[in-house]
Amino acid sequence: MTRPYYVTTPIYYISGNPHIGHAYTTVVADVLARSARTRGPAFMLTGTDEHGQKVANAAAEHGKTPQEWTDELVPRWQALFAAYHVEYDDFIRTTQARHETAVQAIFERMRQNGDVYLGTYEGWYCVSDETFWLESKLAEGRCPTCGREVQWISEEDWFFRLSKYRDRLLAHYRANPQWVRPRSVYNEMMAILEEGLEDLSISRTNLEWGIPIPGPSAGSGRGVIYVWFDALLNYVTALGWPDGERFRTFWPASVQLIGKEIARFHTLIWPSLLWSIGEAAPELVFAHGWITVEGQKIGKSLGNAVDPFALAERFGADSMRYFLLREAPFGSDFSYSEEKIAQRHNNDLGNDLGNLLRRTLTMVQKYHSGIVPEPGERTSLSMRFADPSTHLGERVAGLVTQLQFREALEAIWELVTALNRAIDERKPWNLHKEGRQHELAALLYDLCQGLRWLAILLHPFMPERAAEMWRQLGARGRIEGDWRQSLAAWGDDGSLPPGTAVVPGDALFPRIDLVSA
RNA sequence: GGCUCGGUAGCUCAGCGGUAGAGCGGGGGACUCAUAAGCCCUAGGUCGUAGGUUCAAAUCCUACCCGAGUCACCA
Repeated sequence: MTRPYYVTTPIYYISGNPHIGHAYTTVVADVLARSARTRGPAFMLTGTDEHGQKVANAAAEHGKTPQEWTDELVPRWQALFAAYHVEYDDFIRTTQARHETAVQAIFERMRQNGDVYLGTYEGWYCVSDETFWLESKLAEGRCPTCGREVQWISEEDWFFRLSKYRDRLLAHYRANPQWVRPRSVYNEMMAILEEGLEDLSISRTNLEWGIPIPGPSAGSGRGVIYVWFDALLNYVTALGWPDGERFRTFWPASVQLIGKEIARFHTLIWPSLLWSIGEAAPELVFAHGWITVEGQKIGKSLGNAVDPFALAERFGADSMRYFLLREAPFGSDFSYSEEKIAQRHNNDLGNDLGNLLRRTLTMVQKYHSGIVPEPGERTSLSMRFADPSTHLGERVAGLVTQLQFREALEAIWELVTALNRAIDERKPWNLHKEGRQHELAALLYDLCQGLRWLAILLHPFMPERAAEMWRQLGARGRIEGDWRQSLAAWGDDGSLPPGTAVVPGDALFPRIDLVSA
């Protein structure tokens, strides 16, 4: 029994429509969760971050209230995740009562333990950009980005005593050098820590769209809770903090996925907030890279944003999932293009995998009446991947746990290649002509079982296509059953016994021709 | 400017003290069960530049060049 596994995505800030980057992070979380579910209890959380100035502005531009606006957008995000075959366990919205109530309770608790206090926030403020600037950042006394005059603002706000946690953070970082990955982000955060931390203002008096400051605070200290304070807490409010059963089961999180641009919030502020309410920091925060288009960051302003629904429609959701996880080492930026997606789809999925399934099933039909034969002697082919010391299932599970998706898929492809190679070396068409039925049957059995393994191994990555493989093989039972158990023996779990009738179907990954498409 | 991470075959990258590797692309070959797929053979690259340490350096040190990121209470 493994420890319950909890994986989160950032909650997405819905000032507009989702793009491929949002699908990316969420798919990664889904792969982790699906893989973990084969080993024990697992929980995947995603959701939307709906408060703050930008949402209020965007809603106003569309002539709607913020609530109307977010209610309209949230289904698009949920539709995106569905389109990418993501099965989350919960979807939290920061406008939900369960979240707002818990955030207020946390705020109140911190006010009582002294970590939240009323202070004065002062600084140079650019009204146009709605941004505070440090004196040192000003350009000749004017806003460095828009060049307009700035004004000195002074307001009473609630502050979180972040500075108090600096030493504990330093100690935590030193004791757990792997808790923030990749290493470059860890280093950045250590550098910030060594410079020191200032307390954080966590309320906004000039904004209405947010969670109200709780308590009898008429006069000073009114307003709403700063959106980041609110947003970070979703990871525990969704589980029913402080005493929900899910919270007790799944916290602390196993992996929290973030984009590297929000690392500061998740690796400095977030653990401090947790410690303030007596909870543990997450085990791992992993900051991944950007998806770029020929090196250019994706953004609406650059005009290179691509509709993620269109991509899933065109290439298939599972092919997109494969591409996103296979193309680059997880963590680093990677460049995306339709040519690259098509290449992965055609070469890896169509030629190597899809064609392997088809040629195998065709031979089972032609040479064995479409019936899975009896196994022969345990061959080196079948045993090679089941050997306990190099067990492919264990290797893949280990790599996925380490978020090395590309390496995991490469390992799986060793089996794809081995099966293709076995066909070419053993030449079943010759065995058939020469009437060597036993050899032929043994080979066909190994191929079918190898494909069954592939379906199981690939299921977390490509759930729908893997299920289709499973179906065409005629396999019984649930493909998403316990991974380790399914793979423990080469074909001994009964899901594909000799005598099974295979069910060849359409090509798994039909070739996509970009030019004439 | 400070700091961080990179600069290895056309492309994407692995290697991180001991005679330069993988995948893709490109070139050649034998086959036919298959989505003109698969299989086999083939790449000879000053490992950013210049020094240094070492019996020995992509692999350690120094300087420099180039690229990216970060040093902001937008999320």
